[in-house]
Amino acid sequence: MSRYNFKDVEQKWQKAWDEKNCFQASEDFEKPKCYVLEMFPYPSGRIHMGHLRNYTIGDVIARFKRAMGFNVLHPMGWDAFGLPAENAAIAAGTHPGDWTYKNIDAMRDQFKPMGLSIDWNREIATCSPDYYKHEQKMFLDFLRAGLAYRKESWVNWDPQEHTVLANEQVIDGKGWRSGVPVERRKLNQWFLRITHYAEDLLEGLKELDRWPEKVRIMQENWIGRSQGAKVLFHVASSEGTDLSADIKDSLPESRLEVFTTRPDTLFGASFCALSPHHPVTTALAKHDPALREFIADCDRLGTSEEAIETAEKRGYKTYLRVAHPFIKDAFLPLYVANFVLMEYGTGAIFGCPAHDQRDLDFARKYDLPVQAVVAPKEEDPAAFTAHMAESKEAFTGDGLLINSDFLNGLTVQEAKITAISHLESQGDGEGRIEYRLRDWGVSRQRYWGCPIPIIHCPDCGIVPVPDSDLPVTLPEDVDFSEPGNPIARHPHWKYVKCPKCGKDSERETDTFDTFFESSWYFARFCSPKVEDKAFDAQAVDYWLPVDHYIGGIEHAVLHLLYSRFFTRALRDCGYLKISEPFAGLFTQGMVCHETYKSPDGQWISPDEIYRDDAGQWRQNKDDALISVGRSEKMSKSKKNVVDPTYIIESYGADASRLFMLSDSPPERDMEWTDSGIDGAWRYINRLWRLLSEPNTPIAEKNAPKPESFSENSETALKAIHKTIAGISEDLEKYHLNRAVARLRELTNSLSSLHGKEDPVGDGWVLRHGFEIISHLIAPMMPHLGEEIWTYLGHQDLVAQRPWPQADAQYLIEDTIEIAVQVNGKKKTTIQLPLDAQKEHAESVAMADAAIQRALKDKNIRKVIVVPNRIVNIVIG
RNA sequence: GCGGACGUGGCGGAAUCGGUAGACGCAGCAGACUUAAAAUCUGCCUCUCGCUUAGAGAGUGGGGGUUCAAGUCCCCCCGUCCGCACCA
Repeated sequence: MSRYNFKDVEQKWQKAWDEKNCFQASEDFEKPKCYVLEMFPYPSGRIHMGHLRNYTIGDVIARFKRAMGFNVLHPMGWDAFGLPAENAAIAAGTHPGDWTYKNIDAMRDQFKPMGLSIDWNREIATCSPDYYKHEQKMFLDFLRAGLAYRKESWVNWDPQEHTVLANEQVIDGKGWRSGVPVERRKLNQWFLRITHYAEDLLEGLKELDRWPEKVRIMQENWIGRSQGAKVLFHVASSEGTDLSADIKDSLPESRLEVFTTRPDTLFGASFCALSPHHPVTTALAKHDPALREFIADCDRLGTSEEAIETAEKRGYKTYLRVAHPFIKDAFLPLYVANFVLMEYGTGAIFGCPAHDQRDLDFARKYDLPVQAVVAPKEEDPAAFTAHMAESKEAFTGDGLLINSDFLNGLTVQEAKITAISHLESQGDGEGRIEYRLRDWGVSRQRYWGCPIPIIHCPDCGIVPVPDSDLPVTLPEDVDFSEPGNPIARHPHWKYVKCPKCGKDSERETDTFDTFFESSWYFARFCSPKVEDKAFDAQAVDYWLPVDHYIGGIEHAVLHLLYSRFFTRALRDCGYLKISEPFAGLFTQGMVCHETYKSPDGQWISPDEIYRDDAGQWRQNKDDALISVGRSEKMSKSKKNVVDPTYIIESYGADASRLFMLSDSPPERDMEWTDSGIDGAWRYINRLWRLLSEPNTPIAEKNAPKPESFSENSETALKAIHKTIAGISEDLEKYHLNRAVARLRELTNSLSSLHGKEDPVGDGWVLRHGFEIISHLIAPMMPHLGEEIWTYLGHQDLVAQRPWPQADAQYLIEDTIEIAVQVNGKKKTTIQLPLDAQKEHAESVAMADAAIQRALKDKNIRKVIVVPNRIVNIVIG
């Protein structure tokens, strides 16, 4: 008996799996398949605890499904384009490519000791031209299909990273990576028409029943569908004079287009308002210095949360007015207002103060009429109208229409429909659905990304690079000594002849947003080696969709939405047949750790401190007391990180994996503790000791099964089979912490067998138990599983063996213990045969001493017996 | 403001077709082994009262309700966390 030597053991089995190609996905497309994928890592250079957790969870699922008989695809790749590589190039003078590939090698070396069941033959790196040439082709197909377009537009400019950000990458008005407030800039940008699929993306969410509700709701909110109407208002000047030419030009048919979700409230409208960036505003501002000043004021206001919260609703009254569509000769004043966004709807609104809080605030400030048009059912219309005329709170509830001519008496819902049909018959508008979702801007002014395969010709304009000239590869010789995009100033890379007319032209120097690569990599894994096309049709049809996609919640709207869009776009371009890339999604929690601060308020790392005899935390260098802060996500800035590689080297992969799976449910945040990893290591040793102890009476390999067992060994035998059934269910449901608890219970149960009363039975049950355990722990602790199996005299690999089946005869107990309650309070428990008659249960309960005591001198009103569950005696 | 999740011992968490609350582990305490320590093993470990035996009572954020029976279902409140946010 010796301490479990994880170093030798883990290396040995990793080599064995490798030599037998245990994890290579089979090309047999007849077998039932299971595609297990963790979100692929960015090659930062070092793995972190989040990776350890992510890949451990995924590996449990992959190994379990493989044992269940599925043909499992479990690949690994690298999300290899991105800014850190360029920043490293700027800081250290290395080439981004060298930096990236070096990091990939380093991280692969750190992943391998984890013992993951990955098919490394399918490894891909997205920065390789073999990969990105296919996405250049995809982009050109999107362009042909009208799913990609170029337009000049206001963009989110990150002044620190010198590049544009997508809306999804702006958090609280700041860049998602830099944290610097974004600026507005007008640039020519490539967009992907994700809005074309807004409805489909929303609809599709309903089918994703193996996605967390939370993620579905987040995507639903992000797409932000609102049903309403487009209303066209005739515009006139207040004095009745003709409109100037430039205003007319900015208005189609001299009419102002407004989007509303409340066409039912049109009779309560008291003003219209334009965005400061509306074309009409721009036209008016040309001749109006005061308006120009107002617009500049609006632009100065930040887009941050606090700024919006505290910002006053301000308006600038123009000399224009609009005609009410339903009331003859009635006009509404036209304002420019700071709260109207050009990005949403039509950039213009009508205001109905009585039924919208923001409109009411605005009306009170500028002294505009407040006319109630919806009243709660029980209210008197006249009284309610009078009340609303003075109210400071808008009424947004349901009710019946009042003061609204032909809409009077209708419900809000009916009034919406009626108002829209009136608008349509008058030609003044129509029903319309708006989405919050914007098209995806994919141009980035950076080097380390996939070049956009476009040539700008002075005569022909935008010319796609011919398919035969793909890939457009990045130039190797680039200079990072100046800020900005080095390919834009490369001496010759961008100068080419126009493929159409042969004239001197320039290449597009922008590269794709790196979310482009991660939007289709899961499909590339199905056939990573095909060169002439992105994927083999038969392979993607077989493997996709991904059955288990595992990663952090932070991609709920970014990567996961883009991938869903991309899959639809690829479907429509004939690349594949499915619409949804990920049938099952699992979002894991973060790995957290306590935080520590030294007396001078600096963050300090866990390995700079120790615990003194009194249990106080002190700093190593000067024994100063330190303050312990709350547990937070591991991050370099807070110095509360623990290096997984160090942990694997000290405790082994199995112990590290076990700790990742113990205690906390995988979807919840977990806390890293030293005692936790110690506990996992102790369990492994305990199990190994139990197995290898000389006085553990394990039966010989082919010992026959005894005819009968002692009560103890019978109990243990039942425990074994209940554990098989329990863990199988737990793994299906991602209840990994419970599966670990069950393993420990079974271990405890086996450790009570000493072979003293029933040497033959105990010995047989122990062997059986360890053989089963070797299989049950294999998804979580694969090396230990193999080692136990081999120790028991077997030659083959657990990794290639089927999952054990629970024997039904051991799942049933013939005696059960149930509780006896008096008035719903448990008084005692009794033993009963399974499925005992009610009368029998009642008489056993009544005979119990504790029940007798509780019932003394009391009236029994009734007795409730639920077979195999409970006896409840009601006294009065 | 809108949307969502969560709240159980000192801690992580079990238990949700309503039916024995606290599985499993961590920390802690006591003991065994040891010259000693580590490791290991055994026992205790929700709270209160109690002759510390027997037992009794309370208890799953707070309050109310449904029920023979509520951590679990319903209503109201409190708290924590997350997402979105001038979206017309």
